[in-house]
Amino acid sequence: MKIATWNVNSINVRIPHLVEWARSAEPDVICLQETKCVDENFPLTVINELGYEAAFFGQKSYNGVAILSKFPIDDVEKGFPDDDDEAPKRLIAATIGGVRVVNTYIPNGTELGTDKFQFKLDWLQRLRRYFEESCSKDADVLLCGDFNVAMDEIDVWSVAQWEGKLHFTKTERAAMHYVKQWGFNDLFRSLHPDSREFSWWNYREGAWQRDQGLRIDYIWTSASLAKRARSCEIDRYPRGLEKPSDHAPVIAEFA
DNA sequence: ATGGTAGATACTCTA
Repeated sequence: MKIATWNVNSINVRIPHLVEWARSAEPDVICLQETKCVDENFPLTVINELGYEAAFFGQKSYNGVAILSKFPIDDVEKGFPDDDDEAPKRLIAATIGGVRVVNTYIPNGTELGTDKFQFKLDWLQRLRRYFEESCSKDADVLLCGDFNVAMDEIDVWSVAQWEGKLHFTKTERAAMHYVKQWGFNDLFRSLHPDSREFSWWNYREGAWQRDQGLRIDYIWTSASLAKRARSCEIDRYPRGLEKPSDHAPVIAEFA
């Protein structure tokens, strides 16, 4: 089974790239973030024609997550259990082939010291609590998505440039590490201990052309699922297309 | 210190 994660930065703008990439990479499951469309406007017909079922949870203009799958999608959960109707739509979970897939678009944080930055840290606390309350550590659990945090020095193009900046502050990294300590394994890093590869490049400053990026998109697995992992790669190809998302997909294969 | 780009919406916000 192949499972992928991709922040598409508007699913309706990115449909041509999504279709082309899905046909060539052939993932069984695709977790999407920043779909930026309400559920009535979700391009379900195109997705179905591509061979996928879909569960989606979107809102106007911002955020929005979806899970596409070639296999049946069961036990869909949208948002945290204690979210109200106003909560940003950043989490969708489902069981596919016995794997509990949790797809997240972790808050950006906007700027250090703002309410939105605090919201990001609080959201990560709630994410850890969510796993404690809803998942068993012995189960096959997969957490993926746009985490908006680079975990280690090898995950940023320049430590000097990023130290203490949004996405790479000690507080964000500690909060993310606390989520990881629930029992997760960073699949790309486990399989590629020394690879400095990125999954996001700013649209500005020629970041893509200079390969000045960050690794902020992840596939994390529980211990039992990690044992079945065969590969985990970042596919840079779609980032080089015309009018790309600023993120590249990450794809993992399991036995 | 500033502004550089992109997307959705409605003349600005979020990233």
